Amino acid sequence: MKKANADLFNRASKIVRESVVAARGIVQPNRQVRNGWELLATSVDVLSPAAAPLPLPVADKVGADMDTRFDNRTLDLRKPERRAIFHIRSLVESAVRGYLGGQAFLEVHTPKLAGAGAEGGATLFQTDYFGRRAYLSQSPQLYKQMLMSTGLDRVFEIAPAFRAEPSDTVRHVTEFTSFDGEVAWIERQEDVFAFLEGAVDQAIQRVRVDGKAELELLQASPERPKVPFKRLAYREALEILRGGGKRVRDGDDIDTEGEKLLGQSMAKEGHAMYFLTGYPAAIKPFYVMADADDPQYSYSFDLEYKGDEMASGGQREHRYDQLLQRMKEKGLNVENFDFYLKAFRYGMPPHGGWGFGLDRFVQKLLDLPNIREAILFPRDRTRLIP
RNA sequence: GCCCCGGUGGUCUAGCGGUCUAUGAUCCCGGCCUGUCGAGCCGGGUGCUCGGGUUCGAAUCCCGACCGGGGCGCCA
Repeated sequence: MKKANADLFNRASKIVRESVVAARGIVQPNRQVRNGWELLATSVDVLSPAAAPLPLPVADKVGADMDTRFDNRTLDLRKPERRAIFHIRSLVESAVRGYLGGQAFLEVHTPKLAGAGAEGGATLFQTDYFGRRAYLSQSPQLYKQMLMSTGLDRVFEIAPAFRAEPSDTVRHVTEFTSFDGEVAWIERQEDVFAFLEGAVDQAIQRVRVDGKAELELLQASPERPKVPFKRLAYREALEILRGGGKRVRDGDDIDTEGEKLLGQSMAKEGHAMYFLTGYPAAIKPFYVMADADDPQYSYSFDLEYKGDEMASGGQREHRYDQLLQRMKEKGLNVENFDFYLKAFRYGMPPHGGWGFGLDRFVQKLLDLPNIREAILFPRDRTRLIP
């Protein structure tokens, strides 16, 4: 450019970084250049100049704090390694849709504005609905179950879920993308596993095959877990924890430390991903089905990946009387849930399903340090803009 | 909500009672140079979160507020 046109070179060298330009010229191969070709420009027009200084370094050597980056997310996303995350995320969603579509699942959408919550009111965002009280949906749980009574026997949904939990951790946000599935006519909880397993396996496979360049950019190389995934019963898990010196009683929930210990233990056996099954009924929501042989426990599971909870699910209580009783035991105001109970009153097939955290999965898949990295515009306790 | 840590030019940092009219990098401006590099060289520019207090003296110590990072609880 310089030799051909000194004036053009001078003007081009004065363009502020990150400006949007249109360059015309001749493209020719050049072995000295990284990408193998260069543009010999004959004209350069600034279509939209960038203001200076930039609030965030894009092509510089220096870094930026997470907060600065998310305040200026559009500039942050100009870095190829940031955008690569969302290429991967898109592959994951696409693979899940393809796989479940092939298993006769229907993709559905349930309301995100709701008159009642799924699991108690503490974590619901409240809003005004023409003078009435409304909530942002924290889970499609009730609606996808209701669909099980309609003949839409296999459904899944990929949609936002909202939790007003003041959680400040690297794996929590207030708005996340939930990948839910629900299947009718199951005979046992196990029948659900194959679908979730298949979807996750397909997603990882797809990323490995079609996301090579992005994975390289992100320096990630996710392994494909063995299918079927390992099943670890709650009671076995307690034994492992006790063997590791942790004091846990039967019926206790497994805390974060325990979850990480189990993750390490399973990883040693070559299981990056495993189902943790048969939780105590007392610590699970009203809609889970109690174990027929031992009602203290339940047909429920968590799917664990690299020491973190990716999904939870199980077989649901489809019998009207038992469901009603469990709701009362959990102290729920049954009248508020009549719209839900109606779906059970006129015949409901046995069913089960899962809720899977898509953002969290992308985070762990790529070993990202924070779930926010897997979300374009994350929402947390303090961040509502942009 | 609880616990720990932190807030220094646009950005990322060093400094942790006087030697700070504050370090380095990046950025921006001006100039030079350049066949490949988030290139190099020279000169210049921009800063101690806010409010109280301690002290002869505070970026530095104390208290509070605000903001941020991490952990726990809870969960996806």
